[in-house]
Amino acid sequence: MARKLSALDPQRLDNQICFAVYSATHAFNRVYKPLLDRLGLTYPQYLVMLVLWERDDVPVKEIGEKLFLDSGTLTPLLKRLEAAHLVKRTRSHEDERQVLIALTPQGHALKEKARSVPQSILAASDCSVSELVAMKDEIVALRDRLNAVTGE
Amino acid sequence: MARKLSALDPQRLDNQICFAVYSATHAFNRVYKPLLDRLGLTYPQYLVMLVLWERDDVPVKEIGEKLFLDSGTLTPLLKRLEAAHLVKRTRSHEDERQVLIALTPQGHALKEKARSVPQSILAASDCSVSELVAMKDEIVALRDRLNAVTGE
DNA sequence: TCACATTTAATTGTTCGCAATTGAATGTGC
DNA sequence: GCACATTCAATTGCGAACAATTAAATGTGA
Repeated sequence: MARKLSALDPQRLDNQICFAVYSATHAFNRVYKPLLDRLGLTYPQYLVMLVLWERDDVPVKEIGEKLFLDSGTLTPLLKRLEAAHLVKRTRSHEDERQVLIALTPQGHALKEKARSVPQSILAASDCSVSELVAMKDEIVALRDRLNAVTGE
Repeated sequence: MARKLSALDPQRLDNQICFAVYSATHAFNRVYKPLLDRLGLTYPQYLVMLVLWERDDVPVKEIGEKLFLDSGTLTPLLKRLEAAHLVKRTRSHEDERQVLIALTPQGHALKEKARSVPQSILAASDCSVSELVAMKDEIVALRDRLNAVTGE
């Protein structure tokens, strides 16, 4: 009875989906850490590289929209990637307000070295691909509903 | 065809469950922000308060185990909660290594003001309770499998 | 008892993440 | 063409998050 009540108490930590998501993010980070250390990347830097591996020469704004991050986060991060010789930052000629991010040859080459990362994560998840895809789709749908409330 | 290939590419951002979880965490934070601002709490501080509202006079270690956080994160956070007069930090008499965290009367009182937070989140999720519970359980199970790999 | 390991918080240094502001470039309405 | 608003990146300041180290208290084995 007491157990049943607490299982329904919305103010209990264990009942909060947000904490589940929050703590899962940290758990993922701990799994990614040793894999990304070998590439010399942090997880947010890895996300930026994923964006650039899909499409190169992208304005900061567009990276921000894809990753839901702003310039306050991206500007110093991109400067660190530039210092690591993985990207180049140049002002756009058409619109001088924009800074375009392009991969260096080293940045391109890193994609090959990063190819094994997703399967290592899959292995650590100890879960079938189809289950993960289903979960991912549910989480993305939830995220998008939350973003709709706060206006993006 | 090309579309189908990219939908299976494990190196694509959109196919990564980790990014889904990562971006959902930020989406949740943006929804929580205005609600917690009224309480004078950040989200991690709110999590610590949830722990203390369930059980008071808890060592830092135990808070860390419940939230998967270490002293490097918790020590300064708890000092800020103490500065806000929500908790008190005292060395344990039985074991001088431990610091016990106890709620102040203001800390206790804040629980009432925080009571409406979960239902606001539920509303923003635009999702039934049972769906959210099912998702939460799946995410927790995934998190625990990931934590098992890295040794907690 | 005494050397040694373990436990617990605290500290230091680096990197995110975001709010708020700034400044330059661009777009607009008249 | 010119005042005005908007857009974009950069900056500043604060609060996580974590690795690595430190220091004190406690536990353990000989």
